[in-house]
Amino acid sequence: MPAPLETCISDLDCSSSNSSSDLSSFLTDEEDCARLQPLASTSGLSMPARRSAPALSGASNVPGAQDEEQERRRRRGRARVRSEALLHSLRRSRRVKANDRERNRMHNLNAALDALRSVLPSFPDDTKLTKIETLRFAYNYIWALAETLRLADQGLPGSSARERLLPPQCVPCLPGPPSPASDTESWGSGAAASPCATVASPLSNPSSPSASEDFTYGPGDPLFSFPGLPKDLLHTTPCFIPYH
DNA sequence: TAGGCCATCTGGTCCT
DNA sequence: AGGACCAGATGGCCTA
Repeated sequence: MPAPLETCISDLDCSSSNSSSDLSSFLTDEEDCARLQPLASTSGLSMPARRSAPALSGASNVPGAQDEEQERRRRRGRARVRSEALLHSLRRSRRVKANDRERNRMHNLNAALDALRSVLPSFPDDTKLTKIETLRFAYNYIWALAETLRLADQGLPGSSARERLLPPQCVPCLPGPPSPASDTESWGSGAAASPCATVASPLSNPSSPSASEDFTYGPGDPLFSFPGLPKDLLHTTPCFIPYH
């Protein structure tokens, strides 16, 4: 497995006598500076004006020595520009891949939500439930089904109402009545989380839920038109989870 | 036009 | 190290 690009680049940088991020110190020609300018601006590196070639003095006065030094600096500068560009493109490609995975992950999540919607009772106006509505409705629906089973078990001694109402694979592991008091932040104010006479409507109007509107539910409410639910349950069903 | 919902991008953190 | 997960930011679309 090849060494990570960052390592290669840092090794490359070590060959330079200048460890600062002032890239222009490596550059002596207009072309390199022009190429680097946009790169430096996106990578947060400082990119001051191009440094002019050093003045002739001392040992550099030896014929040809100054030219060699200039050439060395020019090569270092170009190598650094290439390495920075490479690093930039590597980060970019990783980001693009991560974005792709994230998009895919969210698509899967949405597909799961669609699957959940498909098994929930639909409303007459066919309003598509929002994400949060779907989750809350599912929570309530499961609770209502569990309550149905409980009542049915009570009313049908000697037989399993569960088996009559649901195929075995549909019998859920139910958490009990909806009282997510430990999570009032995400579920609402918690005011209706305990057994109560007045409950907040979760889905009386799925397209425009009211955050604070309380109501006393009744059999006529579309929320309670769960297929298969006995009518008498409508009069005994306790709190539904409120919107917050 | 404001507000709600959503998709997408992004950087950080956690996990394998 | 790389992927999964998460939350914040942003912009587009729709509706009241």
